[in-house]
Amino acid sequence: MRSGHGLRTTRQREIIMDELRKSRSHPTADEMYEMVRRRLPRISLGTVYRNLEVLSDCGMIRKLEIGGTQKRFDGIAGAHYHLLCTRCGRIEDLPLDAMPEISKALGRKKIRDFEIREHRVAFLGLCPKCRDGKRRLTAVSRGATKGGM
Amino acid sequence: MRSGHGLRTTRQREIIMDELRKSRSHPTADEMYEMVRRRLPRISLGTVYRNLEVLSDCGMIRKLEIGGTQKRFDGIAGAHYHLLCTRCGRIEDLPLDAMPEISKALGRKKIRDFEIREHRVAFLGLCPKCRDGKRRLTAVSRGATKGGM
DNA sequence: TTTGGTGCAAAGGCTTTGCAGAAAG
DNA sequence: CTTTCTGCAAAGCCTTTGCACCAAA
Repeated sequence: MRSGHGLRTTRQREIIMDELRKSRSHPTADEMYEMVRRRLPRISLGTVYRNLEVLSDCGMIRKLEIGGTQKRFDGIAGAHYHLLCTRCGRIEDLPLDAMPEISKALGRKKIRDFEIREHRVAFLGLCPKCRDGKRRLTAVSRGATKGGM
Repeated sequence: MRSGHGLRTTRQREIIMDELRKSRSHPTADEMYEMVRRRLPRISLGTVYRNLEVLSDCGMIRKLEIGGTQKRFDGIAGAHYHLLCTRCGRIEDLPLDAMPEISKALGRKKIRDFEIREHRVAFLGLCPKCRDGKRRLTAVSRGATKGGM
């Protein structure tokens, strides 16, 4: 693990990072708990929450507040945008270079005297499956369309 | 109030809409409760929550999940972007036409086979006050920098 | 009169925390 | 040995809900 954060390398932390990096689905804390528990049956939910918090505080993962009640986590390396299905709640990543003209246009340093450090973009719509009417309702979808930013 | 929604015009609803429209600060549900209570002392917090929910469901207001634990509400008419101070939690609106080249670039109909209905943009940084070191910590700031999308 | 809304209080869901013991450095 | 982390369980915070009464249409 990275040094200079005062963070120790624990088995719990390593596995949480590893599972999050492997995941393509931006899991919630309790989804993380289930994933990690398969490899570390005695881990507690509190430990999962604490680690997700610490890791996002030091920038090693990202905490998302897009679409829904629960927070989601993203094991990303660099900046990217999100693509969210408002019906099933699925979230996909969009690398910045998928749309260079946009990240360029948005990369301004100052707006209304605010010093801009970061910008975020999300696209909302229907994924192919949901568009074709194959409604795939999961736990994820509760409130999926209800949030904004 | 608008017809066709099955919504009745109640004094509570009217005042909630009115206070939210007047507000420039994207209040939380309990901030709304305090505001409305000055005009309608017997209103209950539950009623405020129920109305904010219903009104955002039918598109008359917008529910925000930017920056922090609590949801915030926006009495806006049309689409716009947000400008968030990561230090004090202040949120400002940015009309789309403040940056036409951006909304144009982002207005694509299809990405990765998703049918795009909407896009959202937020800029994060420091507002003038916070940049100048006049740290203005409010209840709002708890977790202000911790969320993403 | 009918149906949706309100106030109140209790219940719920997700997240955070206090504590004592375990583990990393 | 010291400091951080963990598991467990309790507490916390924000939000939702059941119910009986009230009010809009």
